[in-house]
Amino acid sequence: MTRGSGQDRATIRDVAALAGVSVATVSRVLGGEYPVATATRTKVQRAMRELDFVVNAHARALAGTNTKTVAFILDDVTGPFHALVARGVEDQATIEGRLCLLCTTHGDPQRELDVVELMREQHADAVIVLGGAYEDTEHLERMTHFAHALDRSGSRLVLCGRPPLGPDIPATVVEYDNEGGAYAITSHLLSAGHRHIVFLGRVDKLTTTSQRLRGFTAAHHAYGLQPDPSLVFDGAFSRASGIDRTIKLLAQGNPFTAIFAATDMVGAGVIAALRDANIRVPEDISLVGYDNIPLAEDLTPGLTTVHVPHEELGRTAVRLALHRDRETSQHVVLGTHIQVRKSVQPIRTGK
Amino acid sequence: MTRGSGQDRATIRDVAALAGVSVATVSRVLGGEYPVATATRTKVQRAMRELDFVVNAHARALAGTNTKTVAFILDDVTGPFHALVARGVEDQATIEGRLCLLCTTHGDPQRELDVVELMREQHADAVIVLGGAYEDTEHLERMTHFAHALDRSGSRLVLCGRPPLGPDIPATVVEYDNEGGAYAITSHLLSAGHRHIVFLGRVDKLTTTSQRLRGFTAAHHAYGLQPDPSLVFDGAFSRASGIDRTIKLLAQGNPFTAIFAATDMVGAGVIAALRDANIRVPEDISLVGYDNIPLAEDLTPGLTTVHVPHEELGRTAVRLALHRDRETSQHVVLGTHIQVRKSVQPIRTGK
DNA sequence: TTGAAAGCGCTAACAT
DNA sequence: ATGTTAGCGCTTTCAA
Repeated sequence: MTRGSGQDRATIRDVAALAGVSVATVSRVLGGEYPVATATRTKVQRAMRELDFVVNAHARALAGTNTKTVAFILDDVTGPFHALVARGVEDQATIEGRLCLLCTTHGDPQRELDVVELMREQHADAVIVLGGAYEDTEHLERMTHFAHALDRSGSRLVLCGRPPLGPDIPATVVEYDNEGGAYAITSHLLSAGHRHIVFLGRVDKLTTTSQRLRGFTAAHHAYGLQPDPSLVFDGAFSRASGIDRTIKLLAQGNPFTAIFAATDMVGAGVIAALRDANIRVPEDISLVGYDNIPLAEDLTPGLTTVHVPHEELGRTAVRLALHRDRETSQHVVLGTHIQVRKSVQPIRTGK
Repeated sequence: MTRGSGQDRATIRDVAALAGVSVATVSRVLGGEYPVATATRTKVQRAMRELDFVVNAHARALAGTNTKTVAFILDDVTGPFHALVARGVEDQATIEGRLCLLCTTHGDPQRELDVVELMREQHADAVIVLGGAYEDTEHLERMTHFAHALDRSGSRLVLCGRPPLGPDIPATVVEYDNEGGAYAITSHLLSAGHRHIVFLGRVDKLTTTSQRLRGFTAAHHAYGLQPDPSLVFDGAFSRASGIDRTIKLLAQGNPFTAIFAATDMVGAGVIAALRDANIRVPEDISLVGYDNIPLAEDLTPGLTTVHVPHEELGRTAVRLALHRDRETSQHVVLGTHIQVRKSVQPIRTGK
């Protein structure tokens, strides 16, 4: 026996031979749609079991039309936000009888494009891209190209958590009310009397931040206020960045009473850095996050944040994409809402 | 134009025609291994670009031998432990030029079996199963069957974070020193003077707990002690379970000074429940966890726990499986070590 | 209800 | 260096 090179897979032909029927018949019992005499079906199934037969998904995909797979592209499985959406995608895909192809970009726009291209080869029934989009014309153009290419080949591009590419682009879009959530939680801070609020975000070309910053700004306007530009900090969406920016913020010395961390992960870093600096939350400084990942509950104090319907985002993405015929809309915006915990305290006069 | 049914994919034949060469030549430039005249290659590549050609991975898999995919089966992407290992798998798979097929079992042993079977259809180069195994004879037998079946068809079963199936079973095994970690951290507690230590685990047929419990017990023995059976609690590996068991534990009234939470997630629940009960960690009760997930650092107090090399576990799994020829061993055990934080305090006499 | 046969898009001999 | 051709394992007309 030549080592490792065992080509032992039973094929449909082996099954047909053993069962004494034609390959077409075997294919029919495999498909299950076409009528086959009960006796024949039994014979075939016994033969399949006997040979430990397993269909070849590739042969099937090649001969048939769809592949029963859904491709999913995200930054990093390790990010709680993405993991939660991934669970929604995976669960719904399972319900729909699909397997999940998973690919990671580590936040690299170029890799995102490469990966979509890679997924095209796989002929997945849908290609779901998760997370904020890069506000870059070329990137957008290339995505648009993919949307058309996928559409032409019977697949579907799904934008999950990012805005549509344009009015006539064949793509499914599942967003959440990102700006609305930011507006709401900023108002929450404002109504508690806070007037000097720090925004710790990622002031780069990412739709996620743009929208959150827009909500932040709009809420200020609603109160007849302007956000203080010296209080808007750039940084990554990570705990480490939260720590780092907080240290810088403290060193800068500008007065503030509350911090809006653009994500809960950033918020976790802020809490850690504040604790190191012996600053109490919420007694000295109020803090809010965004995303409502499970960690928010375990922080001390519990983090007041914006809840995003993660799993529903994922589930909706695959459901919409897979049922383009019977779904009325291919663009939905899911709601967000504040989750109040313990990290915010009203400003007290005379403190 | 018939809606949605556009069959527009350019094939290798279209490219060949446009470039004025044979399909074999196109296939060769696609593969990149075989010598092709530079001029020809250029012509072909231009044609490919012009037609927006993308290879069909299924046709390729059918005609060629390997599929350039790795299958990965885990409980739940949302669990930090699993997510971290998943990142290792995904990263290494990318390095090795493989795509990842992802499937979730939600802790259901039957589904695990079903999913492996499903992955067989995909002809992945490796099928990686993550997490503790169910100590059930039939389950083991069926896994063994899969190991052989995958091996016969040129694929490979990889057990990641679970013990080998047996001496002559063709499977790759990547474990971590589970018992050793439990032994070490229990000793840590013991050496701090704790003599009544609660074990909050999952006393069911899962290798992960068995091993941790074994290390817990062995450490006691090393101190000439016996673990108190009334202090060993059963429960799930979740935050909720940690809360629940802690409440029961407190109600039971048996004295104890420390808690060994079988996972950090359980530990997070313990901390929450203890805080609700106005019991301080570590002043009143010491606590340790297991896994060293990122959350451990964000808990208050920081959780002393056992570090598991998550990502390396994942990376090693795909590396070993993909290079069975050049890898010397197909069974490795990665080390674990204690990560000390703030949740343990020595027993003080006279307190 | 079943069978025969023509591909699906590609790779890999085997020729040239 | 390039072309011809025979499959890979399956689905799906078209006949019977």
